[in-house]
Amino acid sequence: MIHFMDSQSLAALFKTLSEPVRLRIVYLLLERGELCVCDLVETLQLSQSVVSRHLAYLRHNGLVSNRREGVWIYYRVTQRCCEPLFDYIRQAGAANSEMQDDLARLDATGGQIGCG
Amino acid sequence: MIHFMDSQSLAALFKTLSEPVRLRIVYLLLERGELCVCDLVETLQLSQSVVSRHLAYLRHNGLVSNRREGVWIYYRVTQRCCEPLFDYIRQAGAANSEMQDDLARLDATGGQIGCG
DNA sequence: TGACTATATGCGCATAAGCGAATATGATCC
DNA sequence: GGATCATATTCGCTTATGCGCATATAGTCA
Repeated sequence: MIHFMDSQSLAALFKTLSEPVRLRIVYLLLERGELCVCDLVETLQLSQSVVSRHLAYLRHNGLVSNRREGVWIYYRVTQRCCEPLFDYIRQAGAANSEMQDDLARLDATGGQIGCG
Repeated sequence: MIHFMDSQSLAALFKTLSEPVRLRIVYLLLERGELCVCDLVETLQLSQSVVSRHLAYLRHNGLVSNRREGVWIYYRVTQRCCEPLFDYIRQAGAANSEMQDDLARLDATGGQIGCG
């Protein structure tokens, strides 16, 4: 558990999770571990610009980190960041048809090298 | 655990918790059970209009409910709403000096009938 | 180096959110 | 009923947020 010195910081964490696209991204990363941007663009069926900006938001707020591998940049959820919240999102996601659809779409098309 | 049919609903829950004043209100209600609006106004040292508006926001999103008792309206956290999140807020609040200050201010002045 | 792919970011716009001040509602008490 | 107290809501304003589009950056491969 991160220690939040003021309510502002804790609120910022919730705000980071308060956007549907960011939530879907976090859920996919929680369930599948590590994904590159183009996997997310294809799975979420959103523009590259939207996905990239939300990833930047998550990154700036410490929820995800990334590593480059050649042309691709892989994102993952930052560990020891806010596990109880992540457990909650996992449970909510399991009962969430939209997030399950995302998972299915990812599994159907994901993992193939070369996204475009 | 509430079942969220889409990521929008889950995001709305986080958005409700993404505002510092609303978080402070929720924390106080979690720790002290039931408070009237004027207790909150005094404790948070904010205008009545701001507090009332945030309470309405929390109420419309199902996180709190209220009951009238004479002139006063008492708010409490809605049970069986999102307990794991509430546990998380309680833990975060215990390490949060601002929220602890709120608790102390409430305990120092609260409970007295007649707020103005 | 140049073409190509993957990703990030700047800009302008539309909408949402939060605030202060004022006003409305609703209960109590005389 | 009229005055008063507690609370809710409306209005106008300012700022924040998210998006599409275009462009920038960075790695790869020929």
